[in-house]
Amino acid sequence: MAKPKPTGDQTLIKKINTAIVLDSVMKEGPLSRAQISERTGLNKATVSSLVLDLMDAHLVDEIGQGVSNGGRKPVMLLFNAQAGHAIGIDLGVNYIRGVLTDLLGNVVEEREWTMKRPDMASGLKQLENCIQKLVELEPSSKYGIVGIGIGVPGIVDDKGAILFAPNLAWDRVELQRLIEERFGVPVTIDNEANAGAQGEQKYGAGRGIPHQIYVSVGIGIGTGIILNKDLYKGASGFSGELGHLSIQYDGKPCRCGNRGCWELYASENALVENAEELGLEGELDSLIAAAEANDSRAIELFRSIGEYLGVGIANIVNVFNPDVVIIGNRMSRASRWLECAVQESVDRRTLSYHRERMRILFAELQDRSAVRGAAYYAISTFLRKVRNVE
Amino acid sequence: MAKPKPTGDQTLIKKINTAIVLDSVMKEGPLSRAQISERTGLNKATVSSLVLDLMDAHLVDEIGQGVSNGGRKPVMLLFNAQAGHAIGIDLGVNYIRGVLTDLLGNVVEEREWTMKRPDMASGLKQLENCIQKLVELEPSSKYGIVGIGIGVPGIVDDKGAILFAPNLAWDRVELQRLIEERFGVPVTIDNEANAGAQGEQKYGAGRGIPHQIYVSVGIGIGTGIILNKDLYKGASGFSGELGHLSIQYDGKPCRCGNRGCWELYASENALVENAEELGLEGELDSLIAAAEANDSRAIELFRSIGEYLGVGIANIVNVFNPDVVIIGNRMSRASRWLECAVQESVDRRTLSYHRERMRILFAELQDRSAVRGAAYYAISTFLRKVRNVE
DNA sequence: TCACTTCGTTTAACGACTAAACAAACTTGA
DNA sequence: TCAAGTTTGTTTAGTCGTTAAACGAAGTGA
Repeated sequence: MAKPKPTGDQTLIKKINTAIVLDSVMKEGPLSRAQISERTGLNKATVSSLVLDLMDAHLVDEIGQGVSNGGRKPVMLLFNAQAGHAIGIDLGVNYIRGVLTDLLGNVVEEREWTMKRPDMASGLKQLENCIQKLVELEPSSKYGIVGIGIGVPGIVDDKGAILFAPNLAWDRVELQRLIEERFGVPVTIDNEANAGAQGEQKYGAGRGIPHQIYVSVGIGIGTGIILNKDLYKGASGFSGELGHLSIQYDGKPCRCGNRGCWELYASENALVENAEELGLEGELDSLIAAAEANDSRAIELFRSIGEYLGVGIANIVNVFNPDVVIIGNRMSRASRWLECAVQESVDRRTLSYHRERMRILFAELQDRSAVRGAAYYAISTFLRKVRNVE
Repeated sequence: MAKPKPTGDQTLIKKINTAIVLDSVMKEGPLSRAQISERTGLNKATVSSLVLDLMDAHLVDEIGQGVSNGGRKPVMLLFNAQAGHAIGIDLGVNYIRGVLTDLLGNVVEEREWTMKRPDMASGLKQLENCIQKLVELEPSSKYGIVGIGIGVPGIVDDKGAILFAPNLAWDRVELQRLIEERFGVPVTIDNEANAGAQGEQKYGAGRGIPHQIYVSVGIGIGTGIILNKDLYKGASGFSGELGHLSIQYDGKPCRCGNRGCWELYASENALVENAEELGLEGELDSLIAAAEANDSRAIELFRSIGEYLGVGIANIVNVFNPDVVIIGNRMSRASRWLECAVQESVDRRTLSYHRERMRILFAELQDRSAVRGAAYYAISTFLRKVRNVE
């Protein structure tokens, strides 16, 4: 690697245009060559040539004739979503959820397992078994399993090793390398919140929205930051520790070293603690049930958590000026009881300029944001490779 | 504009390569064609051809022969920094500072005026006069004044209009349009903190550092966020209102609607207020003088402000995981009295992963960060245009 | 049936890049 | 001083990807 070569050459332009053509077929369903040419601005001849390459790579198929617009019938082209499959895994603290998707991210198979034993050795073994199950479920296809994406509850470095996972007790595991060696396909590891953000950005509430902050409210609070449709990672690859944004400089001490961290006030943990102080059953689902049954203490409790959620979200809004903030993970189940309080709290605390455009949403994919996002990592890695090599 | 045309074509590659060549000449001083070819990986023939175009555009000059490396002497090429000049303006609350720079951003002339009357009509008139002065100072050159950049103390929209400038009382001024019409060159308006961030990124403490947060601590606190070497602007173009990050959710109410905003605790205003409560003279410079004279009350005051500065910076670090945080604007004059307290406070409050790489710096350009950055806006707009059209 | 569309391929040409050859200019050592 | 070897930058020939235009195939509609 004597030469990093950040050069601009000519095959680059073919890559760019191939990507443009593929994208338009993927996003706008069946299209004819003529339509692609018109939409992209590329010449008909160019489109024909690029489509030929894509058909050779089995990424695009002719699916027959379309209806005539007063002339020769067009030949419709469709993205071959079944040319391969991706595996997405959401590695939870006490569960493993997995999906098998096609290349468009549509779920083909879905499974969930409870994590039997939390220690690293058996956890890792179980994870491999789960992935193996999904691999066996794959209908045969041109490319087979194109990759595996895994969302984990902790901090991950740029080599796909888990650096720190407080609730999982898996320290310093080179997860990417291990899984890659075991299955022989590209593996991407990222933190659960980033995966969730990707999931919502591609398949959920944030589709097509450029600036979006995904707030994963579970036991703690994690966040995935999407700017200009791209996941933002900081200098060292671990940004977005918004759960440790301090909302009270002299507040409760947090194990992270800071004081008054947001997640101490607005996470599921905080909810449960407060509930127990009130003598309520300390379980998210039972609290939701209580609220449904009109228990005013439970309702008030959610209000208060919503209020604190809003405090942090207001900070996020002032910092990032995003298009949307998406609240996801377990706590989003209580959206009905949180929504108003969050919105009011944010409204009270943000500059009107920001407020005008910004919207607060709850995750559309519910507890599937992270698995879907994880699968997307695998898909996008594969497509990037196919486009650039072939 | 029926066609947005996000296409990938062939002239694009020439643009890319021209930019590569120009950049290497700009950054690595005098270079021969052969050297450029070697460094960029472009073919010698390609370099020759691109250099010819750049010489036609007067952006690059041959400055004579270099020393031989055992063969024919190379012809050295130099970026023609004097082909044009840029004007940068820092529009303060009670001053106007202006610079005239060459195309490398070197200051050729510098002037400062006090703002005579704060109202909009006379302020605008004075601003125009100041710019006119700088225009007249320009040594004649091929392109003349290539553009004007202005940093303003307020929120600016994407059309260069001042939306809100609490300390200036210039509401809803279409500054860009006005100045463009008056001087007939491209004008860029941005907020003072963004301009300062650019200045430090290009010419100051942040040179070449990808992820950098510039914290402008003056009367209030503003911030400029540079991610991947690019200024980040949010969905509506005004992000970075980190001054209104709440560090105490039930703290003092702020005029922005939020409570406990950072700038209420860590700005020059906060300093002055606290000083007055202590019976000290409420002026930044006199407080610095007092500290120099070993006045323990003043020293303790700076410590306390530094501590609060650190609280906000810790939040920033947890959110963005930047390479550096740069403290700029007026308060950076007191760096000696702030440094330790800030660093300690940040150390106590950030995750060790973040802390490892991150450094806290004070603005190298001191109170010139914003003017220099403003001039850079003009330069970069010009170069972008020249590269893409010619 | 005829005039007119529309689709997708073929053809010819262009523009940008590269490798290789080359001439000019220079160094070095005998 | 001269021959051999280097280095620089241009010239030449060729490649690759794109485009405009022409064209044949396939349809519509009156």
